[in-house]
Amino acid sequence: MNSNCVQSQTNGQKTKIRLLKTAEKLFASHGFAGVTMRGVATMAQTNIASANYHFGTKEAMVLEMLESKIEPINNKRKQRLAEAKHNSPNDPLTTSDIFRALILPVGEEVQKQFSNQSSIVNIISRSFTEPASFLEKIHKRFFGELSQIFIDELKLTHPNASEDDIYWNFHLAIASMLGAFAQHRRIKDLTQGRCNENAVSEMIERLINFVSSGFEAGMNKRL
Amino acid sequence: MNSNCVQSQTNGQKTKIRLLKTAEKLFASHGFAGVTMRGVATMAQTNIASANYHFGTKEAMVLEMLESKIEPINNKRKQRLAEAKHNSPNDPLTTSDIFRALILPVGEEVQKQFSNQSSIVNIISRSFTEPASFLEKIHKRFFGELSQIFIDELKLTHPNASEDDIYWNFHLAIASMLGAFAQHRRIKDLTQGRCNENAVSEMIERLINFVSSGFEAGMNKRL
DNA sequence: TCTTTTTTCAAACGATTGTTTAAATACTAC
DNA sequence: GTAGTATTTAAACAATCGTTTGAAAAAAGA
Repeated sequence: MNSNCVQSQTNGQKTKIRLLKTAEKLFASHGFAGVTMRGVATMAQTNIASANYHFGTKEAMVLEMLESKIEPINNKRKQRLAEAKHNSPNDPLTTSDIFRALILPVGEEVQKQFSNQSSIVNIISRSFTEPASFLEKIHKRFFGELSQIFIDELKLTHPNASEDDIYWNFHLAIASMLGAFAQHRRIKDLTQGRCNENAVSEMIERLINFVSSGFEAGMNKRL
Repeated sequence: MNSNCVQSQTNGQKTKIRLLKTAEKLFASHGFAGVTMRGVATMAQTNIASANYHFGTKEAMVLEMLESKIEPINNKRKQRLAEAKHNSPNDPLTTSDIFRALILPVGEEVQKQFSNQSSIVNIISRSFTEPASFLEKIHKRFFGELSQIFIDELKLTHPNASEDDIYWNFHLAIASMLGAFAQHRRIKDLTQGRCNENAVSEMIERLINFVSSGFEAGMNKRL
């Protein structure tokens, strides 16, 4: 075992990282069910028992992989929101500012790793199409706190809106974002990568505009 | 074999229907992977080989089940669109009219079978979260023609809009609809049916308003 | 009633799954 | 170098999967 602070960078760590990266690829392209311990171990050029040694179970492995991918994005989201508030300390943010802070960090990540099979978009959209039992763990772990921060900000921007309006339309905006990601993955799958990275940033910009407008149209409207 | 026209209503037909209804429940709550031939046969109180006798393969069984659920809704969608055109033969339809024709038939189906485990919302949302290979078959079979009809109608309503704007924002609207359905299923799963049927119709109305506004905001807008 | 077709059934096949075991190897600290 | 820990490995286990087989049972047609 390592003495106190420094990780003893043995070969085990490298193997663990290879396993996580492989799990990432497989999860992105085939979902939780498509991640098999044998498949991960083989693609990572190690043994199946080694994978179980490092993570204990398949679920623990996938959750650790998800955390490593989602946590940095959530940090960027909070950071971007804080920056926007800092830039206009007196006025409340626009609806578009808020959803831009929520959506753009994903877009940036997509740009980075475009045409990468383990695109974060694939991972996020896969995450929200898993069985409820698995999904509940993901949601509580990665999106509970974040949602509250953004809802609070939307309340400041729409002080006269009812709680119902805020919650319902935030819910619809999230659903649109996830739906757009999922559909984007679908189209990428079906076109076999014949769509380029410009299409991604265009999608992101259009998405921000779409959900911001949809959200505002849902405020204080008698249906 | 039956002589010519009348189906010989033997016990086999009843078994086939029981199998389809069971496949429906299982697919709605656990997706394609969650539908097992053994599970379907057992829940339908018959034998696994019987299921293979009636459908040949698992995929054929699920596709036949999907067709029986989706086709009536698509017919309602076309019918509602035609009615709207008939009611205002001179003016083009509003964006909201068009998306109402697309979304409301789903809502009506949800009302019918609320708190039913095999809710059509679950089925549709599951259908769009399956592996690409299976999904492509579904899409071509059930949504190719329908999409074109609605896109053509949106072009009439927005004669000055570019093809790009129409296609992108229709794509986002579809993604939002599917995302909202998928999230609705998720919430129903997580709350174990503690949300009522009023919430469904409210969601549908808010959704129509949300995507119509989002779509219109995306027309002729320089981003 | 007898023949023919349709339908059901128990049983097995071959493949794959997540997980465990126990021995072998690589690494670290003394 | 040696002791002790960390890691990797091949092999097996128990469970489940979709599909197939061949014979029994049910239904239909004559």
